[in-house]
Amino acid sequence: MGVPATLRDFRRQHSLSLQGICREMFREDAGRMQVQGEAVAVQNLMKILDATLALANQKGFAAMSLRELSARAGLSMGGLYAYIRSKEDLAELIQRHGRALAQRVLGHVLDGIQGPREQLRTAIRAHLFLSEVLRAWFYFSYMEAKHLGAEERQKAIESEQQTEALFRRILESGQQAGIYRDADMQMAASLLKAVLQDWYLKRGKYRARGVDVEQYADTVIEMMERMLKNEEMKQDRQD
Amino acid sequence: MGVPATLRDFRRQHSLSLQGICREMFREDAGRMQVQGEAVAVQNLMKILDATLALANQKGFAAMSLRELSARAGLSMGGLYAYIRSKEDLAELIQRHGRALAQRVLGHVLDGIQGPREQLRTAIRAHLFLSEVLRAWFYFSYMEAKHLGAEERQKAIESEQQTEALFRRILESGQQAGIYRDADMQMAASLLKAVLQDWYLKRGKYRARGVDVEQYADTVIEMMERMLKNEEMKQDRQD
DNA sequence: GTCTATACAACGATAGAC
DNA sequence: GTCTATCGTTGTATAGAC
Repeated sequence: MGVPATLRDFRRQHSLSLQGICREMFREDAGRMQVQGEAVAVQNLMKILDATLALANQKGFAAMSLRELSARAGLSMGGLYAYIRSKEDLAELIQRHGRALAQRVLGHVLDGIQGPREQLRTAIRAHLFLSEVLRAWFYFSYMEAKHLGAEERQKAIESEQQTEALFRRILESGQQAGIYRDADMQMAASLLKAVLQDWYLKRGKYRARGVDVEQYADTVIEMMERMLKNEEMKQDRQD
Repeated sequence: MGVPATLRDFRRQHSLSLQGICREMFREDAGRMQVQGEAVAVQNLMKILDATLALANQKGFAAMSLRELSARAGLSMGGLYAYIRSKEDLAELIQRHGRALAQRVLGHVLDGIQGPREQLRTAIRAHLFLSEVLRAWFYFSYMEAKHLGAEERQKAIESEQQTEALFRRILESGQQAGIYRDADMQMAASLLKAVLQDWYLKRGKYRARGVDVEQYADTVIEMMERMLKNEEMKQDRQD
């Protein structure tokens, strides 16, 4: 396992295409749709999701009307409602599938990776690459979390906490191994999470400066290693 | 000048009360209001802003109706419209005055502070203390920036860039003084900004863990100093 | 499976009474 | 200076034609 060195390889390895996401969406949530044929359903779901993410991320989900959405997706209002139960339902659909996808990738990214230092590098790169490929999904999930019902909102919070806990555990194991200094690793994981989120929240800023995701990953990794470096003992190189 | 050691003193020194903000709002923007008397206007503006920030930060500005808002503020729809020209106008009012206030405080916080190390500490504490006191304003400005018109949106972006540039210049001067290592200070300032924003975006998380703003400030300062420490030369202590 | 046509509630905004 | 009453528009959602 692990994470490829470049975004290009990461994208290939995980094949996170919109089509793939929509196919799974149809197979899993066919119950709430009035359309039977998979081929046509997936095609339309792609258009709907594409339009939703574009409009919602530009003007906000609440400010986006379903008339606007259906026009942009190339469907009528009636046609749109063959795929969703309500507007709220649409937001929930996006959040749920985006979350599931992220958890699936991040959950296995450390398989076979030995040593806290390499694990940290791998997890950081995986998170950044994932949010780069699925930028619109991540941005939507962050900005529109308040429109979720109580139940789905709770799951979104838990997912956030799991990601942070993943980083915290890596840092703690590095601490026990003597690689990292004595520090509050809960806090260190929170700071790390904040800079990881900045990548998809402000990607336009970084792009305007010519910073790509691989440079950003290197910067974040260096930040964490310098911040947590154990100065007391000589370290064996592990990478 | 400088920044007091505790949030308590910071709050007193700058007197950032809602009443003060509303008084200035009335004096500066009386043109767009149909009410003449300052005393009653300030009272009602306080109720309107209080209700707007509470509702918008809970469910989103676009999802908040003016009926809901007027009810919560204890005014009728007609009464509400004596203070605003439109819903969009209300968002713009909040963003503009919040921004002006933040710039005024941050713009002079370094006056009389000598040395990059102490300047960095001061600026970090000022930013965190300010966002702690005006949390609702900062959160609103961040989450609802997309609802602004093109003109005000541009000013919001410039304000962001100015803040980041303030930190970048401090770091660069520290670099020239040999206190900080050779590093991309534009990037370092961006990372710093991301963790500063995390404080008001996720304050609930930190509060649940019992982390207060002063602890958070110490953590962020330590992060920056360790991350940028110059290992090549012996450093004179400056603080 | 998708469309047109329509229901009806809620919205932002305003006029005029007090 | 604030209220009640009401305007026209737009919103989400659905029924029935094709």
